[in-house]
Amino acid sequence: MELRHLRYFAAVAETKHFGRAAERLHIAQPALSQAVRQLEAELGTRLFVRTTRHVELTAAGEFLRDETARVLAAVEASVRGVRRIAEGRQGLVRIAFTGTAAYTQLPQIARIVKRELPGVALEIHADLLTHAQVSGLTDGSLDLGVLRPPTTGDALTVRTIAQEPLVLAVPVDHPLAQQTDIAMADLRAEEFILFSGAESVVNDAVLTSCREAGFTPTVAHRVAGTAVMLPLVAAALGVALVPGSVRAAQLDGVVLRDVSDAASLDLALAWRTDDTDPSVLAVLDVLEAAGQFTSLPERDSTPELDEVSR
Amino acid sequence: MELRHLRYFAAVAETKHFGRAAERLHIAQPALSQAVRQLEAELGTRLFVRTTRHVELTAAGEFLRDETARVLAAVEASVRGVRRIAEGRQGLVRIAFTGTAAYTQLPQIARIVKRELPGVALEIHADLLTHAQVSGLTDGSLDLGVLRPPTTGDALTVRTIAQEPLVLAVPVDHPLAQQTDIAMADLRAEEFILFSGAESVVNDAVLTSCREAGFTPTVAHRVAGTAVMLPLVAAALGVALVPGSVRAAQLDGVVLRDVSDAASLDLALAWRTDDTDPSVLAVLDVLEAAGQFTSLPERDSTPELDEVSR
DNA sequence: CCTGATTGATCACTTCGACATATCAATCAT
DNA sequence: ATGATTGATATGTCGAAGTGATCAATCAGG
Repeated sequence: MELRHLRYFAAVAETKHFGRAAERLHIAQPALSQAVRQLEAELGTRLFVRTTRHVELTAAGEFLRDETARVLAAVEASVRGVRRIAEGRQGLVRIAFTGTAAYTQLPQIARIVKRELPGVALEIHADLLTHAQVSGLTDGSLDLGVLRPPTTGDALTVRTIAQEPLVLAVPVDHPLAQQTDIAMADLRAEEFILFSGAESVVNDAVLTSCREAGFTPTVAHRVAGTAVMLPLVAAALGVALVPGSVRAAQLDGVVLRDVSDAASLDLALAWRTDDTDPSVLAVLDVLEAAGQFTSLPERDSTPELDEVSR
Repeated sequence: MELRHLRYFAAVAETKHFGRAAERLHIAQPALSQAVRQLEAELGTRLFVRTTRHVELTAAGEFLRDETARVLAAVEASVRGVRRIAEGRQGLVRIAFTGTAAYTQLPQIARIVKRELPGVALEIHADLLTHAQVSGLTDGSLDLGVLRPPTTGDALTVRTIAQEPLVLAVPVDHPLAQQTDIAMADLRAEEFILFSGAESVVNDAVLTSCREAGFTPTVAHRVAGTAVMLPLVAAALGVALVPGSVRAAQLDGVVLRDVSDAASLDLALAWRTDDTDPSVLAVLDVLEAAGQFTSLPERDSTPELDEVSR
């Protein structure tokens, strides 16, 4: 038995007329009669009572008509589902964010994906350091990463999506909280709160900025992430240079000030260069279309059909 | 797309090995590769990631694997359902009973059908007179009828399934309630309760019995059915001759007595001779196998009955 | 690094069956 | 009666499903 038999049967069952059913199926009437007879032979029972003037369903035929409608609908739904997945309009994308990017990039990206690809679910891993994201992308446990370049290797494609200057976080009652036109040199005497961990790109930028301003910062504390860092600043245990995106998550007792000659940090989106997951590609497409990748070079959209059939 | 494609795909999805899958499908491996590629082309996406050493499902493939399992299972279930119906093991049979047959024949028949054909539902029409059953059978609103012959025409097949003598129903305080060896002649002076309606086979038998005993019964009342008749007897409004099967439904205040020379009534099963409904045929089969039709193949061995009825 | 084994893809060929055309047989309306 | 309608039947054709042989790649093991 083939779907052909079911489709033909369904047409006859609905029209109760071999000629018209054949017409609708774009085949000749004898072919239809033959196919129905095959189906009846395989099932071992008549499905129609035919007189030359009238076609009627048997009890078995009525049962099969309902079942066939269900089966054919299920097949069509399956095809649609596969197509949806193939076009990337449905699926799961696992995306990670570095600490502060969660405040600014995550809402933007999530909103765009939700609007353009409502069938794509995002599995969000917040507050993952760059090196953790790189290993996650490499071993396949992540699909996208919002991280801080540079990263090594060409297995991953990395595109800058934002630049943010380092800004100064000081307690409200700190003298610098009132000062305008702050420069790095003004921070020479401050005690700094830095990120712990050797591989922090933010730390590197902070230390570089200080060195270029001609001093080495005094370290008061080392903390694991921004979420811990700002409360310490609020407690007046020191000052900190943090990515500008923390402005999106203000904290009482902390004032953020621009620093004229502080370094800037890149925020980039990274993915496996050879990733073929349609929903990942679709997410990249809609993000690009939404102008998230100002500096992103042209990418081909979804794979072509002949590429598949090759 | 055909079921062939889905079956082939399912085999590859399960084995993750084109060679093994082809073997299981009893086809050569190139044919399988070709069919899967057709399916992929129609769906517009890859379903498998093939390396020469390993086969893996894509996201779309995993989705389709589940859908395919459902579809193929549904198809198989449909085939089984059709076969069940075709064998008569599932369906609806509309069966009617004359008044008193409902007491004795209905439980027997219902029990046998329930045991042998649990998938066949009986739609029971109780207390239908013979002529109503004949018209119901003829116009297709009934499938089987338990009725009292004779019936006319050869569109219906009629087979006797029981014989029951007329028995006398008298009030408990009636003199005949104590008497043994009652004969028809003893009823000459009684007032009778008869069935109303000209076409009552029971009435015909009662009147015939009376005539043969040499009297015409005095009619006290005419009622529509046994359910009304016996209460009237209990109320001492008269006596009645009723089919013996009413013994199965005793009523307080009514005594049933044998009458030595009263006529006997046939109870028969009737159905459309050209009925092809499998569940009806199956019910007939199990009833015959259960010995319900003991007296019917003897039609030839009792030719005198035919001559009498002629 | 070879080398043989394994595995899926490709190619050329065959065969079977799905379908078309022509026709027939039965039924119905007039 | 007669023409129209409708499904079944007869016969031929072409496409595609399948086969066998072969190729290309990957991997294990010395």
